[in-house]
Amino acid sequence: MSIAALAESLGISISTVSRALNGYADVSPKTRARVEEAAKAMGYQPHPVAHRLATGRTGAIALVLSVRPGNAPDATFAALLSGASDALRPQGYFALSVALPAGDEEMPELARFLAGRFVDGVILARTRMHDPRVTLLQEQGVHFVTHGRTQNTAAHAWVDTDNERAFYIATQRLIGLGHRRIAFLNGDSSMMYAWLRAQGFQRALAEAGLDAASCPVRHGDVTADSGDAAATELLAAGAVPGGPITALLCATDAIALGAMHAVRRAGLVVGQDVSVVGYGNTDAGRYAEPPLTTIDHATVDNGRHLADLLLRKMAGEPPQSLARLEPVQLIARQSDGPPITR
Amino acid sequence: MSIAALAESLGISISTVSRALNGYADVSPKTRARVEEAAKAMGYQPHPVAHRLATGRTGAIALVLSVRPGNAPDATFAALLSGASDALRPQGYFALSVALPAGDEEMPELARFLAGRFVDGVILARTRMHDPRVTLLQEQGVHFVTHGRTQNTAAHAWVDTDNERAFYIATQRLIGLGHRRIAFLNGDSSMMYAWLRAQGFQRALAEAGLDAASCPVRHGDVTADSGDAAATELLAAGAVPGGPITALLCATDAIALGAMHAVRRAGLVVGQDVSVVGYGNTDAGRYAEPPLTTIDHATVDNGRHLADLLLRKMAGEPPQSLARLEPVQLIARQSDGPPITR
DNA sequence: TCCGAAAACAAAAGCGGTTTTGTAACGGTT
DNA sequence: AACCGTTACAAAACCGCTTTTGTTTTCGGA
Repeated sequence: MSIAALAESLGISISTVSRALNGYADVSPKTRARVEEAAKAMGYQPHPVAHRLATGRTGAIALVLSVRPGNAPDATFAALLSGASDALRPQGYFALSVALPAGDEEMPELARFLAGRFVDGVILARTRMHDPRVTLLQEQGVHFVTHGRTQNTAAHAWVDTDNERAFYIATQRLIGLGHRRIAFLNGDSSMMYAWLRAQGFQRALAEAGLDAASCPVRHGDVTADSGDAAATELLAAGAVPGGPITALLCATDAIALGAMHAVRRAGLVVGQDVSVVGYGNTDAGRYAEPPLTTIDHATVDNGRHLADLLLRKMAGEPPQSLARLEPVQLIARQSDGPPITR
Repeated sequence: MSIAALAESLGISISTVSRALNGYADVSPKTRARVEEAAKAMGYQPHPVAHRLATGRTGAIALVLSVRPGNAPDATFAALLSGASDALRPQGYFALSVALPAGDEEMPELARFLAGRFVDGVILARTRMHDPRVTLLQEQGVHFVTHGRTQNTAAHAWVDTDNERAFYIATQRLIGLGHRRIAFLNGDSSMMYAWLRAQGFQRALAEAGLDAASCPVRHGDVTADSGDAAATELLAAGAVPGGPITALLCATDAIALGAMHAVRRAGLVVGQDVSVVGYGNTDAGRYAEPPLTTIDHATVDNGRHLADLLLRKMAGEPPQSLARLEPVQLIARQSDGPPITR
């Protein structure tokens, strides 16, 4: 069912049909009604690909993320996709997502994806401090919003959780409980969020006058295995000057689960001998034993806001005005408490 | 940079350029070389949308899943996407994913997505016993593969983990440990996998001559909260005839985490008073206390195989021959053991 | 030398829309 | 009655490729 067939069956020209259906002015009311009725009766729908070729618009955006081949991306991204979909659906847009292979092929694949013109705009998840993907998006003139800031020079639209504040308040809480030797099990050091979290951690330490040497930052994967390994090392005697570590602040709940495991393996009690704090407020943390003190951030809402800003970017707003810092909230449970001298 | 510009700069016709670049026979070697060189020098790339209009092919497939608005899909789907991407990349295809809103708008949205012609084929995740999405895909003549079987009458391509066997062997294990009153915390009863798992559970019970009344099946969400609630109810005195439940078999690790929590809250010890077994082999289960006995299934591989079958379907193979049952493996840890009489 | 087949390229039609430009009819003014 | 500005539609250009069909050139064989 093409527009040509519809026009012919009505005995009018293709252009009039197109203009009638697209709400242009110079079509008489009777003709417009006749066209609309016939279109509905014959089940006419403009061919989307032809429409895209003519207009240049696709009606979709993409959430792009990088994944190590053979691995599964973390759950955050699924929440972002869900939120973005919810926000875009009323506007008639689809939110798609695509997984790029982390590593050497990442940039060529991103370029290939953009060249494919599948979408009108892009949401880029998990930014790195200097992110070549951002540079590429800017060079190509693609509309995009990042989840997480970057240190790329040219301004771009972004949504970010308040990582600095999250770890500032978490650290403050531990200090307030009396901890003086706190280790921070951070994520990959190339990630922007990891840097911001370290900033928050260190600001709280500095304000309390704590010795940075006794409060080390370790970088690693955001997995339970990585948390286990790092915690095991940090709990060993003499790992930091001044006595044993009494608190483990973790960049994700998964790391925290691993850290809790390491604490138990060392024969210590989580929340008494060693406090553990996570980030992300996952079910796994909530149902851990003891339940994990963590930081909540509304991931699905993040996705929604990313979509909102992207729509505004596509509508022509300058990127400078498109930025949004999302609130975080500490959820106190039983995995932390005052340190016990041991 | 269009093909017209390239042709003009070479002084030859558009059609010859097209045929030269697409490997047709009736182009002289010299001309072909000249065209290829110029194309590279000028950075010519065929406009993908025009290409799609002319050929009808998009070079992408979609993983479609249903998500309750405001919620995040579970992690399985992320692994499927990653696996499918890995398998499709070498073939030049992109794996996209799209989230449909579960509920009334689901079918219209699926129809709208298909009408949008974004992709050449579809992977449908989390099938239901009678799945209207499958019916729609068949009606529209779309190439697709499902993750999970269905009871839809017309045959279709599918990949599924061996759910029946998974819960058959898990149940056998519990029976072998001496359990006689085992509850199964299953997923939503409309889901195909939930039905298959119940089959496996009940086959093992029947073979051991166990009383089905003492081994109830509960249906619910695949969340920790749901597991907690169901387990709490089942652990109450008199919940089943013949004495208290001694084992909780769970449809997911998340349910199992909730169940373990309920066991502890009841003042009982997981793995001694009450055994708990999960499914999915997640990090959260591995790092739970005690570590969770569970069933492993290679989700990323599932994604890879879904992509393989979809490519074969798109190449014209009949759906009847495209089916694959994936192996499962029981991972024994410390959350289960012989029942203690109490 | 002429014919016919094969080789190499060009022209044109097709994919299916949108948007710009062109034109006929109509009503109102002077 | 001639003129002008609207109104309502049609024609044509355009988006940028693929593929079918048509035409010219070349070369071998009779």
